[in-house]
Amino acid sequence: MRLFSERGYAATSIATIEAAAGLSPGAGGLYHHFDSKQALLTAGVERQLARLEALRDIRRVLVGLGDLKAELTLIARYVLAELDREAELMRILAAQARSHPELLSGAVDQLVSSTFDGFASWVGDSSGEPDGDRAAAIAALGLGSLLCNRILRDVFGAESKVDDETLVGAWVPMMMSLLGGAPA
Amino acid sequence: MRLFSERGYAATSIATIEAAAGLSPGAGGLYHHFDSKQALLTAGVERQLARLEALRDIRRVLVGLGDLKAELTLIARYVLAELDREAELMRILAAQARSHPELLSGAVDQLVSSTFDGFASWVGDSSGEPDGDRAAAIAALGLGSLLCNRILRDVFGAESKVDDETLVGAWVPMMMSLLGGAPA
Amino acid sequence: MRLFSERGYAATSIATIEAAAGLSPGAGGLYHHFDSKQALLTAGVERQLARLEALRDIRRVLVGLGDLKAELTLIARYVLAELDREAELMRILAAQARSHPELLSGAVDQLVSSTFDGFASWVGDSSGEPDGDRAAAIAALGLGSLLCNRILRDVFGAESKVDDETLVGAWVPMMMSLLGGAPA
Amino acid sequence: MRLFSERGYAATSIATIEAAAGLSPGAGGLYHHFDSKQALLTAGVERQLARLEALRDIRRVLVGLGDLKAELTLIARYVLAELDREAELMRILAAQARSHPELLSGAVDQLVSSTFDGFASWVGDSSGEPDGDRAAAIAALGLGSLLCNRILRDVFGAESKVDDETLVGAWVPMMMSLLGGAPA
DNA sequence: AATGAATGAGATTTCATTCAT
DNA sequence: TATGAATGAAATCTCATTCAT
Repeated sequence: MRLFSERGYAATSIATIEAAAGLSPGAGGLYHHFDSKQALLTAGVERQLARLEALRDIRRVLVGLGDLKAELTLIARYVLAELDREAELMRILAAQARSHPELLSGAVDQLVSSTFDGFASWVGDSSGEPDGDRAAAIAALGLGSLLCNRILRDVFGAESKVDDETLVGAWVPMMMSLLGGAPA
Repeated sequence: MRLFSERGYAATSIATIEAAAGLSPGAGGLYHHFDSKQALLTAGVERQLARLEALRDIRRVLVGLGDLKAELTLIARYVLAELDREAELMRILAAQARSHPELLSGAVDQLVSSTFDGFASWVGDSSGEPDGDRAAAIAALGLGSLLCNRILRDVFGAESKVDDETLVGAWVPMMMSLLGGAPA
Repeated sequence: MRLFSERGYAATSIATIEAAAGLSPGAGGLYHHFDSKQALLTAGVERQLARLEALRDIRRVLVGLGDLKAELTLIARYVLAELDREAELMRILAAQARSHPELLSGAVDQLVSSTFDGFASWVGDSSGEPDGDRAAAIAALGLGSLLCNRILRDVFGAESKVDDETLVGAWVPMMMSLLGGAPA
Repeated sequence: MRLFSERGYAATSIATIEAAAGLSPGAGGLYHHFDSKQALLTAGVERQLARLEALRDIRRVLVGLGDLKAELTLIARYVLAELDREAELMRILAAQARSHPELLSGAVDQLVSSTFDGFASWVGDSSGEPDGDRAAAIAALGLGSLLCNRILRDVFGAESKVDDETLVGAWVPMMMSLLGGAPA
């Protein structure tokens, strides 16, 4: 997964992977463990996803601190930390999702959609907001603003000019206004 | 650029490109126009970037409508529209920026950094905010939340569940609160 | 011819030749002057050979100085000078004679055989030697020892450790003994 | 090495070599054994050179038969025989030494220089000659006259008109006179 | 389970040559 | 006469995959 995320799927040869795994390169030893290069990618993505239950069950972290500000701060830090753990997977999906949709669209869905949905439902509960679309929009903006920071850094290689504390420090009140400033 | 953005750089063969350009595939006719496959990518990215002055000069759009709400709505729509025009470039950069940094890090910088910087300086002016770091954080969150929507859709292939109008409708008050004055 | 002699026939592209001739490379302008790459080589070799009458007519230089020692010194210097003028041709023949015999064996013959034959007949006349085979052997040794010096330098790139004067200084008495020491 | 010496390096394709080696042509099987076409040439030349200790140790053959005439006859036959064994290498060096000096100048040096130097030192010992330059010139003429015979035949494809026995028969007295004592 | 060796397919690139302009 | 553009053929080299050992 590291190699795929660094060089891209097509540009990573089986021989390179074998060498990195301590097998003799080009000898095909990898095929005793995986059926094909695609199967290796699939298995890698699935292993990564399995570890990811955490982020999907974002709601569990969010259970009643009572204090909304504290709760939001916790959420922000937690989301950023989770994204850091999944940087490799993110890079792989960013590079290959469109060229190998049959292998990866499930992973994208599991990773992205369910996280956004979970967050949206929390938004719905935490605000008075009864409008599902608006809750989804708030979730998209809130999670998206954090996610974008990591994507720019880990996928595009553009080092962020804002440090995490400042980012979180601006994000929390932003979310509070999104949640609290219920429209008329 | 279309082929690169759809299949990835490594997975797009010169023969395919030649065929798409009306040359006979595999005959190397492309080499009368570009020195190498890399040179083709570089030239393509540069052409795309040249067209991009627009987004970089984001500040020009932002010159005093007077009404902050109207201004923000305009900004949001404009940013989304620009990102749609640059979807191909974005996909290419997302997939290749880390594996070909020598070719692309300049492009990422020009595209991302300057846009964020321009927006941050507008944020500094529009809000009373004298703290440059905070202005940068607000810009990162604000632009990032819109950008993420497009990245998820165009790079990861995850269709958004929020339509643009709803997104903009939530973004504008969010930015108003970020810009300091709690919304009316 | 310079390019062929430096890089070899196969490794010299028409485009390179065109560029060196002031035509635009790859445009095929050369084909207004020569029918094919082979025809160019043939024409070049023939032009070089035309200039070569001189060496072939080696006997003309050898007409009666009377003094054998002076005559031999003259011969040696003349042969070395001629070989220097034909270094390019020699390199081309050395590299291509075996792979393009149909084009070049005529040239080799004209250059080598006739020179050796001419010298052999002079040897026959100058010495009392009536044995044609022995005269040919003496010619082969005499000319060969000079020729080898130039071949090693110009074809193999092995700089000679013996300067021309010393070489000639040893060659002249050697030839005198070959010519004079008629066997019993 | 046979193919290179017959057709030239550039004109011998990897596919041809593979076919000649019993591999399927064009499949790149050769690259499991050599890193590149150049590496193959280098390895071939080196293997040939390893066998060549013999000719380099020319002095060993020259150890005191006592009878100079017998000794010289032996030398001549030995040199011609060695050159015949190295005809392939000679052709390759003749064709490629100037276009691939980085690969081959070492080989030329090892082959030519050391042989000539070895012979020169024997000449110095055998004649009374104390002048190193003159000994070198005598060696150059003596070895060169034999070498040239083989180069003309094997490199230029010009069949010699003198048979080996006649050649040696003329060479031996020539060397005896060069070595100083006018022949008996 | 691992490897040396092989291979069909295909990648990028070069090139002699042609041709309309 | 010169050139921009094109192309069939072929070159070097890579690679996913297979297989006997």
